[in-house]
Amino acid sequence: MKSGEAAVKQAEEKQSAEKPTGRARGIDRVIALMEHLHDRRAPTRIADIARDTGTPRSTMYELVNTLVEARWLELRDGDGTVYFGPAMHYYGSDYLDSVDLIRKARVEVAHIAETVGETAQFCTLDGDKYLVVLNEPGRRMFRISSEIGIKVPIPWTASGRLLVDHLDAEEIRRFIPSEDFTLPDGRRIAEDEFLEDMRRARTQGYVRTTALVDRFTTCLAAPVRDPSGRCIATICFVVPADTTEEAQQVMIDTLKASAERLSPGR
Amino acid sequence: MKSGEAAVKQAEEKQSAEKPTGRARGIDRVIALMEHLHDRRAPTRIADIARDTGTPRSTMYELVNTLVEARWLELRDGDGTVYFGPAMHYYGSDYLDSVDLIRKARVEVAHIAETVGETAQFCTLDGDKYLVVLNEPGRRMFRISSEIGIKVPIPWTASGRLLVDHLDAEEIRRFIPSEDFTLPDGRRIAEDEFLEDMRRARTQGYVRTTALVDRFTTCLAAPVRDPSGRCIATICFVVPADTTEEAQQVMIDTLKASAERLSPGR
DNA sequence: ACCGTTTGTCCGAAATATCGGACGTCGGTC
DNA sequence: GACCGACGTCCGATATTTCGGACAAACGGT
Repeated sequence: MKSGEAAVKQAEEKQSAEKPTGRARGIDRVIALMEHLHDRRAPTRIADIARDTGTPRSTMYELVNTLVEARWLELRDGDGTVYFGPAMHYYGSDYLDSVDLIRKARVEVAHIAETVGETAQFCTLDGDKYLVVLNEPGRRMFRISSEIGIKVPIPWTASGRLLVDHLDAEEIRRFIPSEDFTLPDGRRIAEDEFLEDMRRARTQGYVRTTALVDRFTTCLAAPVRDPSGRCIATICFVVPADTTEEAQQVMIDTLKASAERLSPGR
Repeated sequence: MKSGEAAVKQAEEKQSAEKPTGRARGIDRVIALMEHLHDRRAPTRIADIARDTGTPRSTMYELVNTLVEARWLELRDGDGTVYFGPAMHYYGSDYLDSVDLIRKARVEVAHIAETVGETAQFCTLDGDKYLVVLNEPGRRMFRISSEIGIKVPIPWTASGRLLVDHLDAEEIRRFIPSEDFTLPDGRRIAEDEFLEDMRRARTQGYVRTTALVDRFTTCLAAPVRDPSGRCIATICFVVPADTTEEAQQVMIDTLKASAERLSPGR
């Protein structure tokens, strides 16, 4: 019951929506299993995975055994929990190396995180959500948890203001779900305020947001644009809100230079 | 027919060894598919994957569609090739973050690659093979191809001489397959030469090899040891063989310091 | 224009993988 | 020491997924 309620409901919805019958293919069970682990972001007991994904216990044990053998999963700790295994890392690395822009972004992100010493990220859109693709922690050792692969509402982020800047007011309204303008603490971002942020960002060539999802954090982001000028990704810093203005200006210049280098055909 | 011969044979062996019957579970087909993509390290046409893994064409199409939908795979280019998709990266990142030593090693490898400007790696054993876990390309832009997740015979590497240094001569002979002492160019490494390398490495606290698998490359490696003194991983540089001795000494000191920081309980 | 090859989809049959439930163990609690 | 819940394994039945082959479309070389 520790993380149950919502997940169970979700699983049941999934089951009724996608599977009128109780029986499913192993591969679909495995996909649900991996997605569940990614959402939980923690080693999880097999029985819990089975319950939360709506998979029969005996089936889940069978599948987990197969996946552990393939190194897709690993048994952890000795208590009966499982989590992702090394094979996922290998396949993920292959993916990163196979995408030209990401491969270049890795170099930039690593470089600016090291030289500036702050957490740097490379972000894109995934559907109507914002997504961190690369994250390099910087020298500060706090906030270890990577948000890689976690989808976030566009208005919650600095980068989001750049990633949709090819849309007009009406398109924005249709593209971004209305509820995404509500921050985790319940505050709501006014749409015209968001549009104004976008306008300023376009002229300035960067975005700064402070205390948006987190009261003590400032985000600085610069756009990576394709030859047509459309923002296809962003590169950004995540820094404490009390960072001096001079330091932030240096970071902004750094970001702009990196973003320019990453923009294809320029 | 372009990459067929050996792969077909391999697939048939696999089929006869693991599957007396023609029919297999979807999940096993998927595992074979992913392994095949990892071995090829390139976007591959569906029909080729089917042939080389011994999977019926219709089955492979069905599975690929499912996996593309889950973002495990991606259709590439517009020609009918597929390769790993973003989900693999997310799951791989979760794995890296979940393993304490690897998470720390990422910081070290990124740091020394950036400051020294040469390719740095973090390596371990996987069974009786050597394995690159982390690879940070350094400033030189040559040799982009990452070897992450590729298994290599232990004697071909500098790190290998550290990773087995808890074994005596007899144990080495039993642990490392005899054919692994033959280099890719056909030369053979004498066993006592290998043992002498190990001995020297243990006293010096690092290994240097030159022109081992590649005539123009030098590898420098330092051991990460557990509290009992056993080498559980290595951190290393891959540099041009004509790098000056002074520069190499700096790198060796850098590696030793990093390896020390990574060694648990010290 | 012709023909051989490759691609992707569709279908029915049957081999079998999934499922539910039972069973033995283990550890903690009262 | 008896009870309870969770863990992991095993087994037989059947609903279903895999498989082979057929087919149309696209391609490309001659």
